[in-house]
Amino acid sequence: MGRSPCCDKVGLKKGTWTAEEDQKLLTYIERHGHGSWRALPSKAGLQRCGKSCRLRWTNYLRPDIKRGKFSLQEEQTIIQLHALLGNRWSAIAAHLPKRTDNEIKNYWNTHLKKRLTKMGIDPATHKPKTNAFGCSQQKDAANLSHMAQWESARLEAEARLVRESKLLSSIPYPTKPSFQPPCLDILKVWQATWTTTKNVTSTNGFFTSNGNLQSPNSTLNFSDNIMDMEVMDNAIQLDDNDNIEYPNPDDAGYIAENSLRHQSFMEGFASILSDDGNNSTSPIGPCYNLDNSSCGGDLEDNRKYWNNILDNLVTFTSGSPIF
DNA sequence: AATCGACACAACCGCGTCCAG
DNA sequence: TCTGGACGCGGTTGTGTCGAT
Repeated sequence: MGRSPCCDKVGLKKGTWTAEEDQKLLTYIERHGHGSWRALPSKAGLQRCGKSCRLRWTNYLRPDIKRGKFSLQEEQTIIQLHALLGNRWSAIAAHLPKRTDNEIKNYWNTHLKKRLTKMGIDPATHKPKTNAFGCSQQKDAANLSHMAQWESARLEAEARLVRESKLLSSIPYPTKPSFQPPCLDILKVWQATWTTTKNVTSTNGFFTSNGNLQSPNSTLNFSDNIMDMEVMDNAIQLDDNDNIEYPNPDDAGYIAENSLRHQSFMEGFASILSDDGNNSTSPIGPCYNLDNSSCGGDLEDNRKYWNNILDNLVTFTSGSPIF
């Protein structure tokens, strides 16, 4: 489309960055923020195109990057997310703090893909290559498929919210606050609920941009295959202090039918799994810490309660029973 | 010690999207 | 509404490293 590739300009350096170039870029951004990437190289005294500078910063020099070996937990997360999201590396990276999309993509291509292949799993579909599914695998695949729909919708919503908060992006790096959009983190819910060894309590991810649960009057407009996110009569209500009042477990079906498309429901759903032990509005009690120490409530009751709701959610979203 | 091939990862390229003018 | 600049994303390539011969 007639775009002039910035790196074709004569005199601009390409290839591996030197330590001196790194230092120049780092120093400039620490002092001034990156501002316009296109304008940065000349200001910072670099013979590079802006794109090369941006890549070097985001993939290597940024101080909030964790480098080195991926942990087992990270590997599992990548595999699960890849099953959900495919090659959407930036979306996957959003779930792995301090890891870049490029690093994850490389790790997938050089390690995980091969490992899955060796195990007889098609890395593209995450299905066994040879024989047909067993029953439980079929369930998992169905779950993943549905969760993928939810995750896609959530990503759309997050992307929109990020766009709306673009103002923040021009703030120079040292003073930039960490912005997190409202998170309907299906993956964490899915992991926490289906995990068989332990009821995982997440330490972050379930909050809105202002740190509070969203008002039930808000609307999310997801597109295409996800139905219009019109606010419905909620099964989950807010009390006088805007705390969520959790419903009777017997009402799971009703909840699923009436509230699954509601943001505050999903956030409430998520928040109970990440409860810090002080949520007096939970009917069962809060969840468990990562070390499995109790914060109150009963593990099995909790799991049954939310599994029941999830069963109904999945059944409802698919239009046909799965379990 | 030299060469070669496999591997890992950094960096580049081209396209799509967003948005200001 | 249209246009072009800026940026982000995912695929691909380039380059350095390491082990085998």
